[in-house]
Amino acid sequence: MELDDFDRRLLDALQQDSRRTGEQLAALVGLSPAACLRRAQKLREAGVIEREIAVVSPKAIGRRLMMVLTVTLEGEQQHVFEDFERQVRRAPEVTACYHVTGATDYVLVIATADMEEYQDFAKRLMFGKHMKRFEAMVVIDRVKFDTTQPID
Amino acid sequence: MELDDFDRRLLDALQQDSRRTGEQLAALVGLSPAACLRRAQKLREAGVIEREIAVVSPKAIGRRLMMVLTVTLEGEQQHVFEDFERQVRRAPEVTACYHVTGATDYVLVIATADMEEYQDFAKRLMFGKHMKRFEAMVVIDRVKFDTTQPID
DNA sequence: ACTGAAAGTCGCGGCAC
DNA sequence: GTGCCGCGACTTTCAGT
Repeated sequence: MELDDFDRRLLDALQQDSRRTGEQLAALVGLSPAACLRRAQKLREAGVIEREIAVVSPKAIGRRLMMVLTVTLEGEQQHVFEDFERQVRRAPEVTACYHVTGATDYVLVIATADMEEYQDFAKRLMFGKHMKRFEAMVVIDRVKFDTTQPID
Repeated sequence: MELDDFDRRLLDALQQDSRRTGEQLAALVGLSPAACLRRAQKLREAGVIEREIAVVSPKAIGRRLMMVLTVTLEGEQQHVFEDFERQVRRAPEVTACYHVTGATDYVLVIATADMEEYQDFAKRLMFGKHMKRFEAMVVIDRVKFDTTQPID
């Protein structure tokens, strides 16, 4: 899909706040309310807007401890990676997970209530048969942040 | 703020799709549409719902290359970190940034069009005076993903 | 205090231009 | 692409538990 300047401004506006009304959008992008909403709808259908979601505060739902993990798996077999990814998708503690090249295989961001819950999680996912190595870093501050926080 | 089971189900539903109507929410959480919307509003005001946003496909806006960077800065002075964080917040390529403890200081996720744009970015942020070390990992796949993708 | 139902208001999604 | 209009969705009110 081809995007023009209006689309880009529209996306920018909706990315900050998807509840903005047609009128508010119109003021921001320089089109009529109707045009803005019509374009927004098109962007949804085209998959440019993947979805619209509520960002839930991890703290507010009792997840006060966030960590970034780097993970390296043993071997190169497809099924090892697939199994790991399946577990990651199921785990509500995981807010983000990237499969990467380089020194490590995966980078995860997780949010738990406390150290106990973290260790619980680590036991489940980080001490599997094919785990080669993993490193944990405690998050001091979210300078820019992830948004998907599964709740239990 | 105290959350009950209804709130949790509500958050779960809105986190997946913030455009669900009162009626749809009612069916999911087991309350009337009005009650659902009332609660949703309260959750916004209390900051449990931090914001509601559109998730834009990085690919669709021409950012086909994603990377995870680990960054270590020189020295421990406050202003060095502050300067770095200010730059990060300004940089549209950065979709997520965590300040962490441990071997490295920051973990960033960035999205660029291609290697050229990445190098451009790296020159701007990664070769500053106080940069001690940084490592880049190319993202193969987003297993679970970040959502804030600034557009230009 | 919070629910559920109904009235009131606002914003969205067609149609004409 | 803009402006109007009917309709659906949200908000507020109110009575009940």
